[in-house]
Amino acid sequence: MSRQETTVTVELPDGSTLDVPSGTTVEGVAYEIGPGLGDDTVAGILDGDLVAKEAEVYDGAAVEIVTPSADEYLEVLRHSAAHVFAQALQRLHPDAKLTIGPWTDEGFYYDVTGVDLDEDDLEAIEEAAHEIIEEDLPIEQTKLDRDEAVERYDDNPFKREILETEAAGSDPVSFYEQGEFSDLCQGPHVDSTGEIGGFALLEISASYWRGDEDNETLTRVYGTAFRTEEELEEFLERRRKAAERDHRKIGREMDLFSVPDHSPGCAHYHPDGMTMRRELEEYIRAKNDELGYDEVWTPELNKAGLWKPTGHYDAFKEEGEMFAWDQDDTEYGLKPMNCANHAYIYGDETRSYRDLPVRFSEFGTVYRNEQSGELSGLLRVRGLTQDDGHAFVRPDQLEAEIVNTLTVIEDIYSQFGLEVLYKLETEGDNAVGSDEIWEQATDALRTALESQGLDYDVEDGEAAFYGPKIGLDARDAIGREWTIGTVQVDFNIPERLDLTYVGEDNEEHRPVMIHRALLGSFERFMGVAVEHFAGRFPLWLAPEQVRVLPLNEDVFDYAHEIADDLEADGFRVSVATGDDTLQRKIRAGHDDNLPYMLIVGPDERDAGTVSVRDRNEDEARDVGPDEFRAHLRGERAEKRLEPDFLAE
RNA sequence: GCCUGGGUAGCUUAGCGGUAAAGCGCGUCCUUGGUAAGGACGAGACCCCGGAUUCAAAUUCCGGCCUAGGCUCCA
Repeated sequence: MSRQETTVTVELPDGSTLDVPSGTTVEGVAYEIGPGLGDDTVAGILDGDLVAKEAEVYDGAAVEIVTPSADEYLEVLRHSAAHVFAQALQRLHPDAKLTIGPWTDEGFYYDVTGVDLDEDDLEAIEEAAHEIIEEDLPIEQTKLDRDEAVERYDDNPFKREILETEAAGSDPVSFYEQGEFSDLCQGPHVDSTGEIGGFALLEISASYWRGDEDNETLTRVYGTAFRTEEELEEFLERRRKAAERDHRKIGREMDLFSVPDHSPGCAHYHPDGMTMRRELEEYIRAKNDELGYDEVWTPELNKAGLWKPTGHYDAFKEEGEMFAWDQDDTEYGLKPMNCANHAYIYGDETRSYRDLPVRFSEFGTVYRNEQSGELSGLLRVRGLTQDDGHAFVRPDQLEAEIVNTLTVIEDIYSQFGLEVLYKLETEGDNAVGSDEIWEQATDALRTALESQGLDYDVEDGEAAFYGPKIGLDARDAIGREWTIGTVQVDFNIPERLDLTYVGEDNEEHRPVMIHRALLGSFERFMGVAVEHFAGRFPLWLAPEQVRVLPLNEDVFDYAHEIADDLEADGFRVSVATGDDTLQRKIRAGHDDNLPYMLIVGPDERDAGTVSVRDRNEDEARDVGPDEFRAHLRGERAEKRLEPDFLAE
């Protein structure tokens, strides 16, 4: 066959096809389409994979050309930025060994070793990187014979490993060069270091080679890059804003909770935080009532034997995640989950098919020995209280029960203005029970999701050990996604604990167990809510809802009258009787994120009004206390997200 | 759990071998105010906990605890 003569046919994004000689590169295809496009080509996408512009297309490939205006361009740019970082690093620290340096959603990182770096070093490296960008060095792909490449990385076992794994099939192997710097790399890259408009190093931390904790520890430097300096500034500004709403910072400032040294991973709720938690509890309790749950309470301290038949003991204890100890020759433990206790209550009497579904709810406090490095404010804790619930249903009731739960979840999340992301998590390595049972349970969840027309992602192997689950995620202010609620179908525990009900046929049957949590845990939900609202809570949740600001001592009595009146209606109100100017009191009220302030002076007292101010509006409005109170009742009852009296 | 930072007044931070600082907050007094910081004075610190070095340690070294960011885990 004559290679020169062969043509290959590729498909373009608009659906048309193009015939090009075999051996044509992505860039070549771009030039075929048009010289302008050819000049602009940065990289290509072949059947969905980002490749260098030098990559050869093949017959039948779907080809996309990546130009500076494409989304993928940013990924390419950041990949090049990683190289610029590496080059800068090696200029300052010639002994540094490179390992891998990919782009990420937010920028890039490069894992390095052979050099001691701390945050202070980043500044100098960043400066060197800016010089490299200034130098506008052309970035070029070069090919090196395999033997030569191996030799070049004589003293770098990491790169050699890459040569033997990722790059095992290629000879020669692909390098990219810019100035004096060269790195083993598949590409793609931008044409020149000068294309990087905005470059910043963000953080320094640690990682393991190949992400395996048994491997060598590497130093990871995070950075980011953008087309322009302005885009970088916007990004950095967004980051600063996100840090401003960190729930740990706001939690301290607003005196909501603390996680003190004496109880790592266990939150202490201060009065205002507990006020919020109580509001959440009452809200969920009402939802549970609507759904037909009966509230129970079960102890945190049990004999460890309780969790052996359910499989929890194996799943938690052996991982060191269960707090358990010997007491008088018997092993006791703190409960890691509530299911075993609820299953016990179910099994404590004979159940008829007429009784099902039997539903138990509990604000159940559980303890898990999470790794110390994992603890983080309220979002990852060792002691948590779940708004837990278990429904024991007949198989024919299963789907309807799941759908009911999903519906109420949608209501609840929208009440907070949170978007729900559904994840179907399937059987993992630690699963107990037969594949058939798992399939049946997974199908039930899938059917329920689809019957409601909900979009969901499938996460294989992420389920709990006893059954598949729907994870209900919310995204927080700094882009982290947290699993909050969950719905899980479990055929295993009923089997293992021999739970039964008496059917119409007078025979014993096996119920199915649904585990579900709506908010997940009060701890995590509080954390997410604080960040979501940035401390500016809706009226119903706000620890202090209204503050009356008297202009001077002459109107203290009137101020207290107004406050007492609202308090009689169950509102949380205070009076600012401190010796501060009005401006000062207003300033303090804003700092405290108060939904409403009522300013009263002699004028208001004489007119029998209050001057209403909220945390959003600059304009105040004088109004009779009754009218304001009536509005407040409505805002609270409907759980509206923002104070809207002045918006009316 | 691992790696690298960090732990100083209620909070945020400065100080980094020689008697412990500032801003905010708190208290008292002056000021009696009109819609986002009036003024003065004052109280408040076993400088995370042990140990070591030193005439002398908040400061240097070792160990521990906690914490931040990652990594690894993860209902």
